[in-house]
Amino acid sequence: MTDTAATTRAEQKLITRQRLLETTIDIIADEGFAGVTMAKVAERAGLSRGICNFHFQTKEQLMLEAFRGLYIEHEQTWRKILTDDARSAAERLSALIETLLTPPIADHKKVAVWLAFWGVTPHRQTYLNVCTEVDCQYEDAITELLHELAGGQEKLHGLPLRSIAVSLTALIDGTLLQYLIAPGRLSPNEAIRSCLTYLGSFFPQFR
Amino acid sequence: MTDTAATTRAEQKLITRQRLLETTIDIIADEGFAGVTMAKVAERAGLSRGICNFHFQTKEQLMLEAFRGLYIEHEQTWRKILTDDARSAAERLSALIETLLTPPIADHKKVAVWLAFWGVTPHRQTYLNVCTEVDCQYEDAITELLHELAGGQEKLHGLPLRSIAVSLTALIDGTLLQYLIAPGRLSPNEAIRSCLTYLGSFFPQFR
DNA sequence: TTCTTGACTGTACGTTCATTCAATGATATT
DNA sequence: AATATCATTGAATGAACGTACAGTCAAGAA
Repeated sequence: MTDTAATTRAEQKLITRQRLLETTIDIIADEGFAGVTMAKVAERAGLSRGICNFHFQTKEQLMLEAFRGLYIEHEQTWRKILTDDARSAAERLSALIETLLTPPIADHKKVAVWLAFWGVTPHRQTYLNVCTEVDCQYEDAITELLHELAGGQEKLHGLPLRSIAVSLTALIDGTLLQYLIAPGRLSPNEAIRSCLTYLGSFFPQFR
Repeated sequence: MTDTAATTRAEQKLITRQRLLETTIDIIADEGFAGVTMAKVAERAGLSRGICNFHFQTKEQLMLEAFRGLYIEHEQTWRKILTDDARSAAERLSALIETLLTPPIADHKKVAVWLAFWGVTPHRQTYLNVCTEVDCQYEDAITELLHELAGGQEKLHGLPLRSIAVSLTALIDGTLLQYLIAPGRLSPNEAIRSCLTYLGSFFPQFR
């Protein structure tokens, strides 16, 4: 089962491992968190039953790694946008909002996977740790942009810039949640406009 | 086991049924969605193993009824606030936001239960139906208030009032989500102020 | 008081699932 | 070419769970 001419065993192992993680996400997307079975992951990956326990000691480990992978992928997305030197701070924020609220990021299946994990997060400290780790950096990055926009002000409308950043995150994540549990009642364009209006109440640049 | 002097069998049955539903919610709050077991619900309710299948044909039924109960309880909360004739439209909206974003509504366990159900919703049409049923009325009620505030305008900042209502819901629900997955990084007071600022960008009454 | 109904009990069954482990065969090393 | 290493296999194991059902006992009717 050689993919191409040259794949060493170590490489092949990593490939298999990665494949199992992706398959796990696929199953969550299709059938939800409870649909994940070690055997099902292996079968859908085209491998044998025991393979999951070989690469990941426990199911818990497999799920956790899959969750972490999701965050890492997401981190690459926002980091790319927020550090784009060709754009102004305001442009970067707008681009971020637009990207996060339209496909392929705001895809039904993808958001369903996030939601499935979030639903479990309050009861597993390990999951919460993953969230905290990445989200803090995310908020740092946004807060820094807000600083550039605020022109020296530490607070706006009595709110610290960091709180505005968290609230913006809440609005974006909440919108994705609405996409799922209230499908079709808010279009991406409207959602984006709404977010920008929110920012506009703090920063005139967005009016 | 007579609660008071007079409980007929029919009443007792309803009490037991209700007790099972509440116990189900308690277990979700403590251990998450996956922690729910028919036997565990019965035991924690102080009843025997088979009782859940007696009152609810399947586990699915039990969970669905528990979810519906959650929405009904929630509906009573917002309806009480939104139809308070003693207050103006703006005051009602403020009161709603304040109520939803502070304890006892914005309680860690309660929100965790909502999130647990939402996490499953995209994969179960029956759950989604429950959401849609109540949420539409919720949005209707808020949209109507916004109409009163808008003074005849159908759109503000290019957004239909209904979309503003959905976005406000997104902001509130997203904030609750942040309470869980980013604990302590946004205080209730800041969250409320943030929501009011958002409304202020559409309606000067809130500035 | 006697009979009947039905809420509730608790055992038993069949299924599903995570995990283990001895066997296998491909790859790397000598 | 022979051997050692190691990723992978797939059957086996045991635990956990939902559901079914025959039995129990007290409440209400006659």
